Amino acid sequence: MKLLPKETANLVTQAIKAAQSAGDLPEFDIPAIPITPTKHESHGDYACPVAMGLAKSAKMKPRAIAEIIIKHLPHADFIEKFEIAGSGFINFYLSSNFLKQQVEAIISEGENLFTLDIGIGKKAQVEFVSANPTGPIHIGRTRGGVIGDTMARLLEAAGYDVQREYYFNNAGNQMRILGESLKVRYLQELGQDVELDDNHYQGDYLIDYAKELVEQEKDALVDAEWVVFKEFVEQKMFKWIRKSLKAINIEHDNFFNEDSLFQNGDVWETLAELEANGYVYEAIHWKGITEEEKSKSKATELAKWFETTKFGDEKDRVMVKADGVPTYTLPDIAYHRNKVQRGFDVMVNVLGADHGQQYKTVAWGMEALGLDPTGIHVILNQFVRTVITDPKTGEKVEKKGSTRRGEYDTLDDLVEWTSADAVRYHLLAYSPTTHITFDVGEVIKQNNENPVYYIQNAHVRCCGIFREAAERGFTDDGADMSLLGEDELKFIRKAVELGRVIEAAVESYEPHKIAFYGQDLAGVFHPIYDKVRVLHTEVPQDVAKARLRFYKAAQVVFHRVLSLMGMTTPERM
RNA sequence: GCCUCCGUAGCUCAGUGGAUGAGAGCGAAGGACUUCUAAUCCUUAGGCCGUAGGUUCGAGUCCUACCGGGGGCGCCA
Repeated sequence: MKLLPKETANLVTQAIKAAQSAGDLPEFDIPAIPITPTKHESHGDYACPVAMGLAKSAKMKPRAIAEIIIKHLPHADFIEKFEIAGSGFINFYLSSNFLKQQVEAIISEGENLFTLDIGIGKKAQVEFVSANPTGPIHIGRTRGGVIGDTMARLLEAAGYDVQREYYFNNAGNQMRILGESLKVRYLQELGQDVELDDNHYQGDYLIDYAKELVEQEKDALVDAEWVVFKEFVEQKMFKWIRKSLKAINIEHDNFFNEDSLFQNGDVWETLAELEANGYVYEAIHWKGITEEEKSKSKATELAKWFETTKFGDEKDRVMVKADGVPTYTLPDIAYHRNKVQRGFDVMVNVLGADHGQQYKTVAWGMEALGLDPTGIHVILNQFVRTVITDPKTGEKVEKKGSTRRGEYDTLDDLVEWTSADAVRYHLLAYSPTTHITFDVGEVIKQNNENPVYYIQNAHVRCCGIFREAAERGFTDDGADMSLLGEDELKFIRKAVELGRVIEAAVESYEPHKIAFYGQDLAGVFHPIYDKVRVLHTEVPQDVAKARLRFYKAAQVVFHRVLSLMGMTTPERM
């Protein structure tokens, strides 16, 4: 289906070119043509303010330019009329016939409605969640998960071949601590008098795993190294994380093990390349350190530094610690090097706000390696603040780090208390840059106060009509779309915006746009549903057939939108 | 102190440099079910878009400064 704003912009471009070659407009470089949906019906469907922008370079009045443009506008089947308004806007009105034809077009595209061609033949990758496998998935990570998965769905809709990847941080210090923590729990299960220290993971889930281990191995592991426990708990975590994510309809195609970068030597190759390119030096302190900082520093041995100050960083960053173990930055750079080498056209990286500095360092790493980082796009999503409204005072009480008390803090809990759809919707419906306040009380509401069900209910209502029609043996055979009225056209106008929404969401890496579109679309639908009845005695048969066909198209649109959000499409509430 | 994100209705949030009516949901006040299920619809009230300057035909949107809040500034990940 057509992307109407883009098509309209093309018309204007053609008109300007024609006007120039006819000598009606002076020569100038034609800018990108802005086309905006209008806010008021009296301004038509789309508005083009380009004449105002051209006033200077053409040395003419905006309205005069607009006059000339519309004189040269080529004919298009989707435009019924256009006119000049205000200080020089060109307003376009969509053709009713065209809109009516879209009903069939929508139905025939079905589940692929508005699949675009901008990504055809291109590979995209979305890396998201990538939480350390050291505990359950937390609500903050879930936000990244929902954003990432929805982004992947939108990229697919844009035509890309998409891979969803999870960077599994199964190397490094934290995993060792996790293994050690499990060992302590294991020994405790065997009755030994040992305690966790403050650095250890305190979560109860380790007690359960320890019990399992005792059952399986008895006391055979008493003298085993932490690695043995790490391997065991890692497998458990892997399964747990996948299960938690699957509950909200998120499945990764690939789990990339950080471990593998050490095993295949990529980490050291990366370091060697950075060294060869002259970005690494060995020193106790970084080059630009002040005497004051040096006196505070405890470092006494040589480490390897990545000279990020060459890229404008405030200080250099350690790549390899004095003990010979890399910081996590080096494998992270190696990972992205690997990613780029895998040949993706687009790589989206969904990260929490706490990784703001880290991704800069990685980007500099790509530059230092001489790799092209232009395909990499980072979505930095801000934190989620969880609150719960006190029913007595109405005050919002902040919930902080109460994993141990365990209410709503993990993804598993959230899903249990609400629903997968509610979790997905509520974490998607914010711009990634917004610091959201997540009111648990609002999300768990299963009633009409919860906007989650507003969109789904539109789909349900369509299904209800078809159910009833089927019972009565009524079909849309031979439906005549010319019988549709203004109300139905209003909905179709909104429906054909979907393509532009997908395009905008993909281009700006803002998947929340689809959630707001869904709300808008349902907001147009419901009043129409109330007015435009199908199976009523006073509705003539031929009109009823046309309307039934119309609701078929509406169902297709809602199905598509809900699928893009990773939500279910219920047929009954 | 530096970097970064955010200040829009009572609350939670949208808002491509465009039209002298800045939107949605929730909350508040009032109304509509003998109907294809009302998880719906229709009214009403509610705003110096943090503050002050600047850029231009035009600013909630871009720039600067300030104020307020989140996050980051480890030889942790």
